[in-house]
Amino acid sequence: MQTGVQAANGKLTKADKTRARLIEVATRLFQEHGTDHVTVRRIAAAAKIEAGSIYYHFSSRDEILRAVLERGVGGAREEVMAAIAEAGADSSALVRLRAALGAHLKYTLRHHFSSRLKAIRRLPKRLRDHHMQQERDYAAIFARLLREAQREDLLRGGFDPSVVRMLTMGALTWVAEWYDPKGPLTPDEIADELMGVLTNGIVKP
Amino acid sequence: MQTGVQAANGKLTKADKTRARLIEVATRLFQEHGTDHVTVRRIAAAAKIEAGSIYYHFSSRDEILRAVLERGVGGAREEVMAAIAEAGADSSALVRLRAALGAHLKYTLRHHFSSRLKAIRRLPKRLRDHHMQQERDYAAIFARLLREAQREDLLRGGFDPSVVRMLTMGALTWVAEWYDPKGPLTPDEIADELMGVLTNGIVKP
DNA sequence: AACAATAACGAACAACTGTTAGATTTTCAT
DNA sequence: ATGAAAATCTAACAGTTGTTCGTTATTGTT
Repeated sequence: MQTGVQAANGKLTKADKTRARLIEVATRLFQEHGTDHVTVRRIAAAAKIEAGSIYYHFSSRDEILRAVLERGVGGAREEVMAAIAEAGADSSALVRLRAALGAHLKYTLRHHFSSRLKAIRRLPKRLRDHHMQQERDYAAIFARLLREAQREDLLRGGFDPSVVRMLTMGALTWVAEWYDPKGPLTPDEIADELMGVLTNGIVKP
Repeated sequence: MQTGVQAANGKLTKADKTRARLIEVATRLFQEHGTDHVTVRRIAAAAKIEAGSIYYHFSSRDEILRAVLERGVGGAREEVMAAIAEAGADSSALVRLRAALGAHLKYTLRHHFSSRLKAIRRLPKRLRDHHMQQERDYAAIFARLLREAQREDLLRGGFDPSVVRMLTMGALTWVAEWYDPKGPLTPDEIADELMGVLTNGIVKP
């Protein structure tokens, strides 16, 4: 196995490219068929190499899954943080929340990265701990935005912020289960709807 | 294999009891470890019979899964409908919606029946079609409540009801992923929070 | 008590799994 | 062009899976 860190000279080695391709197709296959129904042989076939060759790049099947999860959560986190930053530190916490929701949806829907991969309870224990921590960190972004909205005195009282946060994350996560890329809805429109519910509810005042 | 319809005389045959026991333990195991990580041998062991004996009651492993899904969605549907009926046909559609949310959460959390079992896209195609129809029927209950609320002129405009419905179902479904039965929250309290968000949002007027 | 129907056993199966290791090819600096 | 290093191939392995089937035990009716 090799480390995935590219050679010191700027060049991308052949192994770097193969490794990246493996992660790419594995992500798609995991999402499409569920982590358990994807064998190393299928990943290999999709990446146009033989099954045994995978073990030159990854020490085990679990390592592939770990790499996929790492890149997935990490990538989403980066884009969400970028969107928040772009909204501007001086903007309302609600504007930043809307930006975060949109970025999250755009990333997860674009990268086929969603609930399917997040059924973390069934991961091997070693992976699970690390991934759950990553997941908690990610959720903390949204928790922080809610707290800031509260501090800016934008929120009404009488609700449990942590429960609302988890309900929101659930709604968000589940989108990948019903979203149809060929349908009329854009990720941003879904984010608008969700933000609308959070802002006003759906009931007449 | 046998049909599961109990003998004409009121008696429950031994096979009826075994079959029921198999479905029961399979439901728990599927939920606990994920559908894919549960082998027929584990189900058999949990039901205190041998693996081969399962095929006297079910023609295949998929048939067990089908039975579990059938009873799960069917059971939830029954309890939700009952809760709506109990709320009274003359009550506000919002009151009935609140009752439906509570019943759904109580059932799914009590019966360990949740998203884990609902990763329907990865089901064998034959099962998937039937189960997706059942799922659509179930979602239609909530769609109907929203429509009735609209007819009763309780809802503000400016949102897409079908998107809001799916976001709500997502929040609902995902609860089973984070809910801790030993924690302080009751299913009813979660339903209250969700209903609160739907009603008023979380932002100051 | 005897007998047929019912229910469960238990050993075997073929297919598929992740993984290994030695042989083979490709890559690239010299 | 040559040789070493890097990358891939190929065949095999041990274990697990769903399933089958002939045998055995249990049940309920006469």
